[in-house]
Amino acid sequence: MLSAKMEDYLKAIYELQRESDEPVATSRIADLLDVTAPTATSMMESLAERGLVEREKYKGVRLTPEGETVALEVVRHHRLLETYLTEELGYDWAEVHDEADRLEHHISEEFERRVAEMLDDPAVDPHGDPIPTDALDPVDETAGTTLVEATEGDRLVVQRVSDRDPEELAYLDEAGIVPGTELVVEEVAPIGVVSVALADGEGTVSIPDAVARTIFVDATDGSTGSATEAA
Amino acid sequence: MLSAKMEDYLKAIYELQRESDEPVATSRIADLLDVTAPTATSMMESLAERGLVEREKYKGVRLTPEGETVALEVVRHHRLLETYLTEELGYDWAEVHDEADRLEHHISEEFERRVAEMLDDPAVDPHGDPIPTDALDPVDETAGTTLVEATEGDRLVVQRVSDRDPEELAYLDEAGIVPGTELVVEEVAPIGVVSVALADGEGTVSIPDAVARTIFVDATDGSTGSATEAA
DNA sequence: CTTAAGCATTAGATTCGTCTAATCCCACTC
DNA sequence: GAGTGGGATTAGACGAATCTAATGCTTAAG
Ligand SMILES: [Mn+2]
Ligand SMILES: [Mn+2]
Ligand SMILES: [Mn+2]
Ligand SMILES: [Mn+2]
Repeated sequence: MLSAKMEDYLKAIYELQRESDEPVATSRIADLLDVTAPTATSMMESLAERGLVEREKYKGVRLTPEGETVALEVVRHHRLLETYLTEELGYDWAEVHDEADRLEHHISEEFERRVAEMLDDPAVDPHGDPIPTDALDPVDETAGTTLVEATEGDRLVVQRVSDRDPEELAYLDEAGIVPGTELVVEEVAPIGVVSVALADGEGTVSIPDAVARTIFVDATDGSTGSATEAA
Repeated sequence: MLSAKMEDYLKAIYELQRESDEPVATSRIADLLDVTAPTATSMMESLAERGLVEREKYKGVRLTPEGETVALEVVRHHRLLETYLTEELGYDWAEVHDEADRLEHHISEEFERRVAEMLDDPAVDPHGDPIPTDALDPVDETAGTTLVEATEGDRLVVQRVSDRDPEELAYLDEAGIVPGTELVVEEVAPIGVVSVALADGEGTVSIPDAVARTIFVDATDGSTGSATEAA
């Protein structure tokens, strides 16, 4: 019923929407999907006509409940596929995003069901992203804080990292920073870099803000707790 | 580079081409893909322009070597996927065709490689269809004879059945007729039905010509050998 | 209150895959 | 060697998704 393209736009809006409460601007969508602004505008008109987004001209769009359901379905496919490719087909977690990004639009509900079953209904994907349930209930995508918001001395556990950039993922993997890794914040330098020590004694890693912003962390027991406050 | 649609047309031509040496008629392609004749004509023009088919107006088309390579790649994807879905995801062999028919256009070469490896480079899919090798060497799709060409008393082994019709597959499965099944031809009725007895004593099955034409068989040792002669 | 910069939208065009309606070939029948 | 029936092609149009170029809002600065 919906084209793969429309699904892509809805997923993009879903992802942008979790960055703030503002309506999502046309240009952000165009950027993310690598199309021109007029293209995004005209797609927003179609989506609005179908009741999948609410649109205020010159302001931006927001997913309607129906639009969010479609987005959640696509996101569920994406994250289940990433998990499946990693667990069952031996993909590296850095490689799975593009494959999942194509297949997410073409698998059947039957395929989704069987994969979920084989993986025993996983709650998170290899990057720590939460997998929407079969019922497509809204998911809290903003749980936790990001590493840029941490302060020196914080003891943290990595919860999730962005799955977008394979190079970044490969680097983090190499450095030993994956969901579940415990680390201590050594320095938050004012020039835009955060240095963390791996809790298992594997050394120190310096992470630029742009990357730190995509790493979600939780305080471990015994922390100051500052990591749970917003910046 | 090539659209999924173009791949579909090339695969369709590949499949029709193995039914005879004649060029493939536009109307056959249109029928198979469920489009109108002008649509098929115009796609044939595009494919000819790209050097993927050789076209003689009002006669039909034939795959060029390049076109055949593309078709073989798609067919390899299709049959590997069918095998994978059956072996690893627990699909029934009657259900896999449609899923494979969509995914075949969207998996990466990496996915293909990993699936082939996991399955240990299978030579045939669940329906007995030969899987083209990684090198995409031409495959003999017409090996063996079909059940309509059999004569009474022939002892045969089922080699392959068409994967197109899930109902037919479910029926044959139910009846115990799968690749590897041994059977004896009891009667070839002039009204267009073939009756066969299952060699393992599981009774007799009557198969209409239309279906028998899609079941490929080989003679077992001790047969009259007539099944290996063309009709 | 005015203006200009910076987004966003409108206008108009293109490509792909598809359709219906009209026309055209070709091969077979007489 | 016509004539005709049936399949194939041409003609013309359309929706989806995209682009470039032109125009239009909004807003923040003055
Ligand atoms: Mn996608
Ligand atoms: Mn992910
Ligand atoms: Mn297909
Ligand atoms: Mn098959």
